[in-house]
Amino acid sequence: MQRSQTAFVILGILAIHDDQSGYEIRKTIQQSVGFFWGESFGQIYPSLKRLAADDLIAPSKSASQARSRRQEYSITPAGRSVLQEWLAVPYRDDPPRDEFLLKLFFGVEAAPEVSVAHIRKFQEKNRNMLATLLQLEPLARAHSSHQRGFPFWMLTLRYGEAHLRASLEWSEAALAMLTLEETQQSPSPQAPEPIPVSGNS
Amino acid sequence: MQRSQTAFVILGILAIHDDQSGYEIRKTIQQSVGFFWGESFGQIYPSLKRLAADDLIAPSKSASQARSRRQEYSITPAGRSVLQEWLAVPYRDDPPRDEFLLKLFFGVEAAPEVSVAHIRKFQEKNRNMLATLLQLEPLARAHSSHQRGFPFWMLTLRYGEAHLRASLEWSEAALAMLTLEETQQSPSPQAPEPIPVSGNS
DNA sequence: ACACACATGTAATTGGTTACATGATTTC
DNA sequence: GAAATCATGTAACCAATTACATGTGTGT
Repeated sequence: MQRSQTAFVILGILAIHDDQSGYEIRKTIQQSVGFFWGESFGQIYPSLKRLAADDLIAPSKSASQARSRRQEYSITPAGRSVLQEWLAVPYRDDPPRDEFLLKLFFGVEAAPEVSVAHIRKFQEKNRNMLATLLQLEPLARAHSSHQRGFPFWMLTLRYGEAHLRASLEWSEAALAMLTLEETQQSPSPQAPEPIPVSGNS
Repeated sequence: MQRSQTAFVILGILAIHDDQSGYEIRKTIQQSVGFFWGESFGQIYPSLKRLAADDLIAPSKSASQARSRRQEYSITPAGRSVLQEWLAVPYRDDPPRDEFLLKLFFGVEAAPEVSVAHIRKFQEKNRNMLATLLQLEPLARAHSSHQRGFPFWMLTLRYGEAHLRASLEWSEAALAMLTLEETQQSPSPQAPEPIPVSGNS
């Protein structure tokens, strides 16, 4: 019974807040776990059908009674227990693939501006994300600090913040290093260590 | 001419060091970009064939002359320019999917030990990776500080270090929070803020 | 009337993993 | 001669994205 990860996200989202349509579920995903998880419609709608067929979710407020043709779903007891089973299983960390780091690693093969441009894009992306996250935090607190899941949501939020900050600090240093190297074409007479190392015995 | 990312990793690796077989290329990938990139044989060998057919790499030291049936390849001028083109294109960041954070986000749906166990696994994984990285650094320095790509390699290394450290610090705080909550079933009279927030106006 | 957001779905493609199959070379 | 590692490859499968197709409700 190999279920796709999409199925579990849907179950999780419906466990937090029942009676959502596919469209709404996607929006909720974007607004809650958006910065570390994404789902497309092409994945959500078929998953909803499958989950409903397996009785892990059930259609509520059908299209006939509600406005338009939207179909809302809620999680069933069976769905909840499947979600809990999945939660208890150790997470699998798939081998990461970071194209940014890959291009940077091969940076010497390109003109220096290329890598600088990549890092600047990276830096800006991270700045924006951090800004969004910091804005989001007080809102989340005001809006849902009373909900049972709140401490866990904050945990993921802090995780994001910590990594965003780490990325930004690293970006500064990286840019400083690359732009410095650009200027000094020939190394000065006494520069034994090109990059300072911490924790070097 | 939609080429898979695998093709570019191979080109990049061969650009750094020529005359490697598929088997060796994979090992090199693991040892150099391993902590942010992975490739499987099922992907490498077909890619090698395609790249050779497109004259971006060329077979060298064929099986007949060298020992066994291994086939080494080296990058062609055309291959190098394709690599450079790719490097100049802005990296695409695919929406991240982090199962660890996802399970943590839904943590309230499971027993408290479940999330604690996830974080501990995460913590240990990051500790090990940091240890490996810190060991690797002086070796890399001694072995290849003279190579042109070295500064870029160090950049990715530092990136890894920064994020690993951020993860470990976060883990400590997260575990402290969760294990504390486990103990104090009912909140003490004056505990207005469940989690301390930085940058809170 | 028009545009925009809401809303659901399918088909084609792809990038990639996993498992399987096979055999050579080295080392003990 | 057994085991481990080196070495190459293929077939089956799958999760997921993208693009496409279609239609409704709301606001201006």
